[in-house]
Amino acid sequence: MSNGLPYGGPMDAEPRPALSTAPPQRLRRLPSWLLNQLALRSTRLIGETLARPGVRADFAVLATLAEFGPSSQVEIGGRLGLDRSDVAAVLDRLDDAGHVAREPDARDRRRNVVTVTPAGAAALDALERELDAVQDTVLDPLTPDEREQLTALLQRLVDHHAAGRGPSA
Amino acid sequence: MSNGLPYGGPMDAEPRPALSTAPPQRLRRLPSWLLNQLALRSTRLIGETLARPGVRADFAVLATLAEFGPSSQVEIGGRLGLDRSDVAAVLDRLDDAGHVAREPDARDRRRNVVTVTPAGAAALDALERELDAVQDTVLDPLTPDEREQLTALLQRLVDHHAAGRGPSA
DNA sequence: CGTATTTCAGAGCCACTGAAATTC
DNA sequence: CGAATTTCAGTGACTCTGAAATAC
Repeated sequence: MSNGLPYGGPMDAEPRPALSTAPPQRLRRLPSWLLNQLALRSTRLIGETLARPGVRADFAVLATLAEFGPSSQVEIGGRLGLDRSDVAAVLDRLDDAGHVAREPDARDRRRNVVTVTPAGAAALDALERELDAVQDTVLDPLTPDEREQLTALLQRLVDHHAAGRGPSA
Repeated sequence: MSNGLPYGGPMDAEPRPALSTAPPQRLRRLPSWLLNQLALRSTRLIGETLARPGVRADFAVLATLAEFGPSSQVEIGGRLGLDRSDVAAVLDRLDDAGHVAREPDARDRRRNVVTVTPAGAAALDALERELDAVQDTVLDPLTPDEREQLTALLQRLVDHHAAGRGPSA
C-alpha cells in the first residue's frame, strides 16, 4: 500500500483495492477530531433540513428566553456561550420575524429587555421538532441506552467547560 | 407552553439574581448542540496552544500519508472528509514547510503522488503530542473508563456517517 | 471619571462552489 | 467526446475583535 497505484485506471490489473475510505488511526483516536466530524455532520444535516442560516442560534436564543424569561442580551449570551455581537444579530432576525420584542429596561436603560412573543414560542416548538429529527439521524446507530450514555457524558463535559469559557468573557 | 408570556420570574425586584449562566434544558438535551459546543471548545484550545491556523488539517493530512503511504489528493480528501480544494491548500502549506513532496504520478499524470518527508514525519509526531494534551484538557472530568466509552461511541457514529458523506462527493 | 450594555464594521477561519487546465 | 484530477478565485457561515454611542 506504499505506492501510488491508480487503482481504477484503464490498465487496472488489480482486483479492486476498494479505495480505502477510512481515516487514519491517529485521527480516529482523537476525541477532538471525532467531535468535530460529528458537529460538522450535524451542521450539514441542519443546513439541509432548515435551509435558513442561523437557525441554531435562533433556536438557542428562543429557548433561553422561554426558559428563563425576559433577559438582557448579555444574559442571553452568557447562557449560550454566544458573543455579545452575535446575540445582537440573532435578535435582529428574531425581531424582524416578530419572534421577540426588545424594549429598553426601565431600571437600567443601557439594557434591553428581550421577550418571546407568542409567535416566537410557536417557532421554538416547531424548530425543536425539526431539530429532534436531526438528532435521530445523527444518533442513528446507537441504542436508546447508548444515546443516553453519550448525552450524559457530553453534558458533563459541556458543564465542566461552561464555567467562564464563553467568548469575550 | 405555547404562549409568549414573560413568566414573571427574573423581573421581580430581586436584589441579585446571581446571573444564571446555565444553558436552557432544550439545548442541553440536544446532542448536536453538545457536540458543537465541545468541538468549539476543542478548536479554541487548539487555537490557543498551536497558534498557527490550519493545524488540524495539517495533522490530518500528515497522519493519512504516514499511515497509508503516498496517495493522490482525492484519496487524501476521501479519507478525511476534506474538500478537494482544501486538500490543495493544506498541501501548499505542507509543501512550503518541506513536510510533503508532490510529484506527478507516472502512471496517471492527472494525479499527484504526495509523500511525507522525514521532516513531515517529525512534525506529525510533534503535533500529535500537542494534540494529545488538548484531548486531556477536553476530557478532564472523565475517568479513563468513561473516556474510552465516549471515544467508542463517537467512533461508531463517525464510522456510520463516514460512508458517502464527504463534501463534494 | 471609569465601567457596563448594545451596536456596528470588519477580520479570520473553515467549508464549500464553480470553472479552468490537464490528462485519461 | 466524456470523465477524472488538480488548481484557483470567490462565496457563505460562524466566531470574534475593536470601537463607537449610550447609560450607569
